[in-house]
Amino acid sequence: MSDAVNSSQPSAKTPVTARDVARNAGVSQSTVSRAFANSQLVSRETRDRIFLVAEQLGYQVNIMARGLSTQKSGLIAVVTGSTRNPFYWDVLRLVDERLQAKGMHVMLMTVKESESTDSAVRKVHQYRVDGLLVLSAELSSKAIDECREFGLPVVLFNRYVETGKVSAVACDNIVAGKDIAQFLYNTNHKRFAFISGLEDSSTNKDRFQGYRDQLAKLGCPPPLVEGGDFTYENGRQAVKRLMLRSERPDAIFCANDITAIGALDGIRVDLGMRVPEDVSIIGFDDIAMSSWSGIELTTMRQQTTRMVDSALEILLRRIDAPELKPEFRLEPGKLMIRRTVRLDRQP
Amino acid sequence: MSDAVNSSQPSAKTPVTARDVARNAGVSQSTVSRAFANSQLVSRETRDRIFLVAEQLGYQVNIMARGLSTQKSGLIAVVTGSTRNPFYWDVLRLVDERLQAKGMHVMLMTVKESESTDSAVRKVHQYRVDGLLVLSAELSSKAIDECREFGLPVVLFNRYVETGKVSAVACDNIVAGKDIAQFLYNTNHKRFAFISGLEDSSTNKDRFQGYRDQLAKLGCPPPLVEGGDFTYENGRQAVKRLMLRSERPDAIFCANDITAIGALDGIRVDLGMRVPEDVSIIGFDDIAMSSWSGIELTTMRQQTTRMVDSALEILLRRIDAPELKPEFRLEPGKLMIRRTVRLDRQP
DNA sequence: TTGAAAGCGCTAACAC
DNA sequence: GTGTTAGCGCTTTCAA
Repeated sequence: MSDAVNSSQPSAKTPVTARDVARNAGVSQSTVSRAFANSQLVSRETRDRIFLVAEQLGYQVNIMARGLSTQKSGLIAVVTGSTRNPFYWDVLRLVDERLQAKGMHVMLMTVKESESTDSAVRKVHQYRVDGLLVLSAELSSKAIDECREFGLPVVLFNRYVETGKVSAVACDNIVAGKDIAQFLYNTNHKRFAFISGLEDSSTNKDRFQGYRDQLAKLGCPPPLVEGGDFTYENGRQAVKRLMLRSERPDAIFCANDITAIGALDGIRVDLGMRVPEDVSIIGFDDIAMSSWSGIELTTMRQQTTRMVDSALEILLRRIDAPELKPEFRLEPGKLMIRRTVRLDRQP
Repeated sequence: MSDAVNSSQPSAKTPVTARDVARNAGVSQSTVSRAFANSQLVSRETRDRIFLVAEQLGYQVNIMARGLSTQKSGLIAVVTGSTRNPFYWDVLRLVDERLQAKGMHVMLMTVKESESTDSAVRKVHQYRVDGLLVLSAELSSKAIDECREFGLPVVLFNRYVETGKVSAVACDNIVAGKDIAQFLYNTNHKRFAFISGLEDSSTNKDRFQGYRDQLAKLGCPPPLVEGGDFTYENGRQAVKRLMLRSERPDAIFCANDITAIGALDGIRVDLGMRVPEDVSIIGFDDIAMSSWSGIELTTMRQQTTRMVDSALEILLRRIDAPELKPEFRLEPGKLMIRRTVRLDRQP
């Protein structure tokens, strides 16, 4: 129709196809296809010629067309809740980086907590994404069934469901909670508290369970509990209630760093007390700001790299072999000792 | 081959197509297609029957196939640099939210600063994305040409190129810089400084230019300048250098909030001085943490919602009408007065 | 209002 | 090694 393909300077808006390349290179379209699929079935010279022509024409494989044939889109949907926790921002970038290295891409899918993830699953399935990674969001049982129905591999990241129907990777929150209890005990703290994140999230439950159980095992009184979500404001308010109780704690474990920083501010700014002199604070995540000099938060680091690599490994393996049973993997946390936990003996 | 489509309970892995639906609904495949395209050319009853069958079968339109026909993917690529600034996390979520409301989706594309955005453009073009939104990343002239060549609409967000070859939306950084200078002047500050972000980013240059020009206009001495990127550590170190100078400033404008918070900590923690008593600090962005009680940073808010809506409006309009000339839009900032700028008279 | 048929740009047998 | 051909699952004339 148009002969723009022959013009030397690129002109706008000419969708150039493999057939165009084939014509200009004097080969068949399938040979072009082979060349771009890195097939061994193309001679060195042909390949070179094809690539040359392709470059001139500005040809790029059309992945939608390829996907239609191969039934693979090269897309991984990442569905995430509307968290403001920068931890998940880091995770997302890492996921994208790793996927790009494999020639795949991330389709983002944020869901408001109000709406269910069910519609999200349908939407991403329309794109025939190869897999689903769920970050900081719940996936209803129904949604999970639907994924299986669609033959869509799923991995939950830092959230899991009890049923074991779906793969998941998480920080070993129970052990981490125990380690925190033990650490606080070893540093001679006596009265423990916990500022809770979202009550029914698996992360929150496990962190608390490990903490409480280890405390019990050590013969300590059960921790005081306040709070109810993962926000800054939650930490700031909860800590005030905690410090006004008669059995005022001398060590507070916060369900995540943002909350811990809120607690820090509540104590210092609102209460005019000192950390760690008056009370020790420990967080969870180790987001970038936790190591800032104004904060220096002692916290349990989630090893993002290991977690992401595990999650992707499971997901990609399942894409190749959809029949595999769900897999569940825990990665250890890592205690980052900074300045918000008193390390010396009790005064 | 398999008759799983007729089983009442969903069994795994049966890719169900419009043809399946058609067969079960006793219509032709094109009628199914019309029904799902919300065409008026389908009778009420037929449509209902089709939807019913589709629901039973778990049919979902295959967007890759549709895209192959329509030459539209419903995908917007968001390419972003590897910033840790949570501001862009907020922007990204908002973009996704707005796009989802329009039935479109975000394909993420983070680029390391090391590699050029050129390859990014090629990658996303393989998916025949409908448009490109560039957040916090540069786009080389060559990459921009390539987009035009591909007929791929682009909007830059908070970065622009001088040539005017490409659409952009940004905060009105120059005016914002001026407003900050004026505000600091009005509150009786005398010796001004600027902690710089990335030297050659348009945001940084404009913010500084507005600041410096307004200061000059007011007859103030030119601001001292330190720093060179948008990080926390930059602010923390730069402020120390600044405060050790003989002409110690009493007001410091930081190129963004993260840097301002670094400066805050540098002053308070490292230098043992007070804000705003010893020096006033003002930031730019108004990220969530700036309003935290431990920080209470006075800052210039970027009106994310307006900016995102503008950017998307421009982008989507250009998708429908690719011939439109590049458009350039500035949205005003909004001064958030909190507690890091001294408001009273000089002591 | 519906159906038949021709593509969209690619992959993957299959033949040579 | 390379070409031919038949799809992949949709949209979209064109007829009826």
